[in-house]
Amino acid sequence: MDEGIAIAEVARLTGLTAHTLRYYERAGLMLSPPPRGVNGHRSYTQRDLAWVILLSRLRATGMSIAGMRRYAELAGSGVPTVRERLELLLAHREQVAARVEQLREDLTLIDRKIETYRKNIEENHV
Amino acid sequence: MDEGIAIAEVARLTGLTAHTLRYYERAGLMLSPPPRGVNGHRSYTQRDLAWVILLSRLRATGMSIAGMRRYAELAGSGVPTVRERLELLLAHREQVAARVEQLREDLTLIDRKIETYRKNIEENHV
DNA sequence: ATTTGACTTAGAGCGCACTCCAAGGTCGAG
DNA sequence: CTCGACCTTGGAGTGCGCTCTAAGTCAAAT
Repeated sequence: MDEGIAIAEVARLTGLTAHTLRYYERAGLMLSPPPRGVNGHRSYTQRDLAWVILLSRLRATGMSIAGMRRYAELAGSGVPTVRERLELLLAHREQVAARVEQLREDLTLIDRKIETYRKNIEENHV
Repeated sequence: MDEGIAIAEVARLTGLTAHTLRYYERAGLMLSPPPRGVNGHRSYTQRDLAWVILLSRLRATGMSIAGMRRYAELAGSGVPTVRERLELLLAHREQVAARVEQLREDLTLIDRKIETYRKNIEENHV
């Protein structure tokens, strides 16, 4: 049942490209390199897939490659680093929350601008 | 009363650097190049400042330099382009809104991860 | 038997948005 | 009169995160 997931499938499931997946691996973002099939092809486990999905979400929220590498190194060192990982995620969480807040503010500014354009057009149509 | 704003002051007020302000100007993002003082120094008007602030918000929400240039070109062409500008801003607004939504989802995922770490730590302390 | 297509590698290249450099001009304070 | 602060320019350099190339392997399909 579980004979590993091909790189193209992982790409499809995560929205990353196969190129990017290899790059992440080289960059030290995997907990361990995915196992290889007989032909030398990567054969991702479910755990690998879950990890890559998490990586993709951290990346999407603006964590740098270096930040993810740090996180991966901690996660690869097992239980003793749980507290550090927690702190890393908490710090990141705050950054993301701040960014969301900033974007919401900027959004209302854009909406005001849109509103003035709407009024402007209306006037010119009277 | 109004003798123009120095580039360093505009930088301070917008959070951009003087380097970036010159770069934006070269990149064609200004409605018109800011006037120069007797010594050849840029002397931004209030209108320039307001425009740069808007640029900084568009940039902060992910609009590319090319997108801002397009917007600046339209805005520099006066009234006839109001509708196009409106459409450009509406499209951008949707992108930003979508990104906020995505970030909020990712945030809850991060929060779940944080929660599992918290539980994990608690267990190891019993 | 050959062709197709997915995969492998090391390493080069790219696009974006800055960011800085070198060399020089202008100004007011000490 | 010199110093230091601030500005000017064209152009080069940087950092990030991919993104792609070239050359090769292998398995299945025609």
